[in-house]
Amino acid sequence: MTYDPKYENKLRESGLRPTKQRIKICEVLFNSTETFHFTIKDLVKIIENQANIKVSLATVYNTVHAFNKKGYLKEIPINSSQSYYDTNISHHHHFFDEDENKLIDIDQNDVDEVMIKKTIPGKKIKSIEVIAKIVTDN
Amino acid sequence: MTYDPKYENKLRESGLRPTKQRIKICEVLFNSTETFHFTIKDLVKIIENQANIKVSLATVYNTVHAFNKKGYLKEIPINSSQSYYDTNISHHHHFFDEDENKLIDIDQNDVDEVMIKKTIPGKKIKSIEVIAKIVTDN
DNA sequence: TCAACAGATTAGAATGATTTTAATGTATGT
DNA sequence: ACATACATTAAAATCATTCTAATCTGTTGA
Ligand SMILES: [Mn+2]
Ligand SMILES: [Mn+2]
Ligand SMILES: [Zn+2]
Ligand SMILES: [Zn+2]
Repeated sequence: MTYDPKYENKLRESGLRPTKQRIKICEVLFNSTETFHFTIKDLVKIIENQANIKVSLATVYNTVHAFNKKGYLKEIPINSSQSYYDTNISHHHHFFDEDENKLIDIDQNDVDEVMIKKTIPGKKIKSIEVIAKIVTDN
Repeated sequence: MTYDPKYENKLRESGLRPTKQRIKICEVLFNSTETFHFTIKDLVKIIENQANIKVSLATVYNTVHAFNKKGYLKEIPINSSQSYYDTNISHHHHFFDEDENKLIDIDQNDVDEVMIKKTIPGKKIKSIEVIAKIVTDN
């Protein structure tokens, strides 16, 4: 079976074989010119709405985790009962709207680069995330 | 019944009556000169080790949530199966050691103040958190 | 002082996201 | 086409957190 090589590559590089379920997930995640933020529940809902095929929760979790590990998706650190993921893997930061429970991108240019003077012996920095919580102003 | 007024005040200001369970929680959280990071499970374990009294999980959750809401504790945003809290409520940031699953304080002086140029109409910034994930360097 | 009651405690049940299981199905190299 | 490693799935398990509802206690005002 042969699939859109763009998706097949992403899957193989993530250590996964291309299957129709995974290709469907790729179509939802990587088709659009717009990036977006989502939870697993969001993603399942989108797939259900578009799809002629059914994808089990387990497969959605497995695939998202593999993409996150490979770096094709980013998990955004918020305290929430669910994990939030981002299809925008460029270096950028976030507002988290606590009224709407929604992430909003902050372009890298809109935040001065975060410089941390402290270091921990034997450890290296893997990522730096800035989360600014926002609420209705009144 | 009368209790250490330091703890009684914190409790009343958080909208809670002083009870022996809650005072015990206060002793663990606020007695030490050192601040620390903890999960609910950590806190329950510390209480069990020190205490002559038993405190139910429900009471621990309720009390921690009230202190967090009032600002006597801070919840630290990490993606983890459990919530992390901080008894250090001064403005500061964190390393998260992914090998040890441990938070490490970064003094405010060790990070340039984060300035965000972007604004969202009708919304105000409630907090800004910087999380730097660290891993063993080799 | 003390009864009345609002609020607190608790064990255990419920919830809900995530992970695991194990039976069945499929992609891939030969 | 075959063998095999990997994938899919429904359902169960896990586990942090929240809820419930029965019982208890701090507080207050008569
Ligand atoms: Mn995860
Ligand atoms: Mn919480
Ligand atoms: Zn984003
Ligand atoms: Zn801290």
